[in-house]
Amino acid sequence: MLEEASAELFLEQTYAGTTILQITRRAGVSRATFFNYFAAKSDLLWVDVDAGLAGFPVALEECADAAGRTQAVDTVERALLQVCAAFGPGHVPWALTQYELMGTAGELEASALSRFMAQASLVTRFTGARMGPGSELASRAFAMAVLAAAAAAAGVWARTGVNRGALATYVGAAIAPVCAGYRSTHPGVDAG
Amino acid sequence: MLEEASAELFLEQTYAGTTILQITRRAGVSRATFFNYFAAKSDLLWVDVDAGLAGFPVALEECADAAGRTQAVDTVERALLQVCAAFGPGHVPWALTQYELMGTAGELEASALSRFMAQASLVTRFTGARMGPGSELASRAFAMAVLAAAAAAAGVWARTGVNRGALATYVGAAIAPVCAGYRSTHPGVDAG
DNA sequence: TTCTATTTGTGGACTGAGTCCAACAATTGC
DNA sequence: GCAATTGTTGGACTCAGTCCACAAATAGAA
Repeated sequence: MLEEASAELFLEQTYAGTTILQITRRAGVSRATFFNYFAAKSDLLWVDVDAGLAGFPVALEECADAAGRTQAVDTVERALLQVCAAFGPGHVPWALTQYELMGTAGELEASALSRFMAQASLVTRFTGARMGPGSELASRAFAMAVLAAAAAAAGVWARTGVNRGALATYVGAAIAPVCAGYRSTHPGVDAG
Repeated sequence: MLEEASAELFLEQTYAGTTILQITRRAGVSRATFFNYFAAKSDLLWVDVDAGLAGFPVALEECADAAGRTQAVDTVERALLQVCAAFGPGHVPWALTQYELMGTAGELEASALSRFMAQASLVTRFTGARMGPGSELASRAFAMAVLAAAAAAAGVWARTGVNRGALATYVGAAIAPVCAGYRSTHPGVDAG
């Protein structure tokens, strides 16, 4: 209910130009109610992304089971693409469009980084558990690098016009070199 | 002058627990004056980092000139390590310590991402100019991936105890696989 | 020295996000 | 019918960041 109101207002006035009060007024509720449904104004930008990201841990486990003796790097790569498959050319998340639209908007960047780091911790734990001890640096670096590449791809994808195609295509191309690099540098780790 | 006051207060109360008013009071100036010297409270966390980062464009050009016919990827790698050389085990920037200390602090994350993206744009332009047209995705993905790996390394470095050694060691290990991956996947681009 | 002009500091008012809380429906369960 | 839970509301509050008009202070020229 609040999502629809905010979507309208973001189109009319952009994210930064819209206040929580305006959103709640249009939705016919009070300002206080807003925070019963969203912890922050910026959460509105991420509903789609968060929904997709919610499937990432699951996809990670699935891919780990499915893949026989492939490396953890491959598992992450596959799980990432699986999550991206949910995003076709149609619905670009608000977060991406608004980011291109107004670059530096404080809250947007804060919310983006917090989500990024959450996923990074997930991947770090996953690969860290599958590489020996003393691999914190490699795990964390790989996690953040591969997710950054994916984020870069999402940005390019969003910037591209209507015929942008599927997100997974972009992400696949972007993360492949990163995965290749870590595969050859830290070889022979099973995912099972 | 404000830096010293803030450094004291951050130690006593952490970043999030310190208000601009407290900082300016201890420094003996008014709150309004604060914004004559810093655009945001979070800038205080980044003085060291920003100083180091200021040398990055320069290092990039230097490395591009020095290296004969190496790839743009190698140039970026070398320039990055050159910038990191400024950070020994002694002074860890506030941004890193406070990030470990209180994870998600809004302003901190926003300021971190804005800096990250600024450097990413820099690297994207650099490599993009040296790879043909139609390489936006690769350039951007490499830029963000290599910087994310470097950031991950900085985080691990900061988390490590007093005998952490030089930052460049960590960053070198973290970004090498990323560079290797992009070197082999997008070969043969000169840096000159 | 005296008169400007530019900088630098200051107070204060303002917006807007986010927090907290106490009061008040509305719903469910008995 | 009466609780207990849950959702909603208004309002007060803190703090970051913006804006502006005004008051030193300072520099440079006469």
